[in-house]
Amino acid sequence: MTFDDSNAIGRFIRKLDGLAALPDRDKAALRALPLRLKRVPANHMLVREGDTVNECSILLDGFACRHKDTSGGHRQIVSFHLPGDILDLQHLWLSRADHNVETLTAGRIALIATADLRRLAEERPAIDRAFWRDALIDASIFREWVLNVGGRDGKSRIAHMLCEFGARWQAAGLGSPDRFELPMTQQVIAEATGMSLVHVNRMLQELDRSGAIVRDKRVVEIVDWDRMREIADFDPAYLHAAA
Amino acid sequence: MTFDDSNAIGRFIRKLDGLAALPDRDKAALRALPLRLKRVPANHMLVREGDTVNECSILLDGFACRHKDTSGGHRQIVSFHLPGDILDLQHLWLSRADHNVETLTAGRIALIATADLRRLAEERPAIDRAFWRDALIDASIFREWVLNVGGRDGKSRIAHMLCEFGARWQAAGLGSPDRFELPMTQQVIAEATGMSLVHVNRMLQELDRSGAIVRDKRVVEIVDWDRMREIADFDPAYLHAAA
DNA sequence: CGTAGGTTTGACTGATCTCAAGTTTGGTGG
DNA sequence: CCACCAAACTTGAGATCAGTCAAACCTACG
Repeated sequence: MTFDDSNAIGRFIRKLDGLAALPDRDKAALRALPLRLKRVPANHMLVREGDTVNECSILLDGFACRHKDTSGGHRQIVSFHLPGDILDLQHLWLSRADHNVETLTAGRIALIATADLRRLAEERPAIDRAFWRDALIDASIFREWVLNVGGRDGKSRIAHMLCEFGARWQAAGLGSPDRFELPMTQQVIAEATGMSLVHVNRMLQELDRSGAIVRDKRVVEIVDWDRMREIADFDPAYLHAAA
Repeated sequence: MTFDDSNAIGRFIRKLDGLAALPDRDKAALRALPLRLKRVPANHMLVREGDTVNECSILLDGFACRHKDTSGGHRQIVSFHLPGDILDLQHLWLSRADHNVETLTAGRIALIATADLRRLAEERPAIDRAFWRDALIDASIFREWVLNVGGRDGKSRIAHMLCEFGARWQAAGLGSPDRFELPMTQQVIAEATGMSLVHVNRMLQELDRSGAIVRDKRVVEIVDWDRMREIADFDPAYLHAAA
């Protein structure tokens, strides 16, 4: 496993710092954590529902999602993740995985023993606070997704997903929220919004035709945020300014 | 505010104890917490989206839910709560409410300052652990709800909701999971499952006719758990044996 | 330049919604 | 104890959003 990891977890630390203003010694302690670095290919399962997990994964590069499946074969994505995100903080205190974690693209992850993270949080209040905030914001996003799939129509659902992605794209330091590349197929969008692939395709075209977005391959440009916010019923408050 | 509160928070402490095996001195510390007790009527808003909240509410008696609304007027319930549940642990670290908390029935709640809870968690590892587990299980339930509203058909959705309610009814010490009274109208079930009232009514009748459940007013008896589990695609693992 | 994966289109189907009208239930005052 | 009222529940019929099936079309890449 050789690649440039001189500052591999920099984005992660920046994110925690944004959540709870870490003192320099806390950042140093994070950098000093023993971690296993891994390159992972696209569409690679990192955690499987039912696994016993004693490490948390941090996404250094690339994109990932978490999903659950019904016995009938419907796959529901419950969250997307961008570089810097902790993929499974829940394993800090719950060792049995209740859902799957999978990469969307090739990337790099860092694995840290939950015992190490717990000790760190115990000793360093700012880190504890950052972990708490991260977990609670995670939950807030799930609530918004329940509303999204339960209460919005197809066009609105997809628009909402795009707005969230743009907002988090920016929060993760990847660039402007107005223009980003979706690291996923339309099938994946369908799995995240609880819609069929065909309908996703048609609703994307409608958003395009309505002038709210312009698509070029998988690059999405939100050309009219006001209209987009209205179509999507998007209010970023649920991201608590830090997701 | 006068009512028998000699052991009002007993159920809450029992729940935390189940999550993290509290030493007696931790239980005593919980009992010693300064708290505001309140009687609340049915359909009473405890927290409104956007509020700044510096207390956490514990549901002592009665039932409650949390919900969000779209600008189009669709109300989506994102969770139900039974006696002993913390209604808004997220306010421990996020003071801005991102959703509403409302009672379903008349009941009693205890309000505890988040500062007090944070101090307690800092000093007492078992309590910290219990809070963490509670928050993480809360999130796990949200994920299952995303799957439920995003990936299951009407009949299955309602069946799943009933299975979860039965399981938590038992976990809360209210009785057998086979027979319970739903403290809500069919309209409320519709808001939780993202369905129309009319369709909820029809799907309940189908569950009844199929022999999985028997209804009498709002009392539901699950007479065939095997069939119900199959219809609902219900696997209680996501409750982490403690919700 | 062939192939596989991804996207787009068309036609048909169906689950679920909406609207609207009953019917039953539970609570309240006489 | 009964009459009444509002809320909750049930039923029917028609409309529609979204799903399924099937085929065609891109486009990246070996």
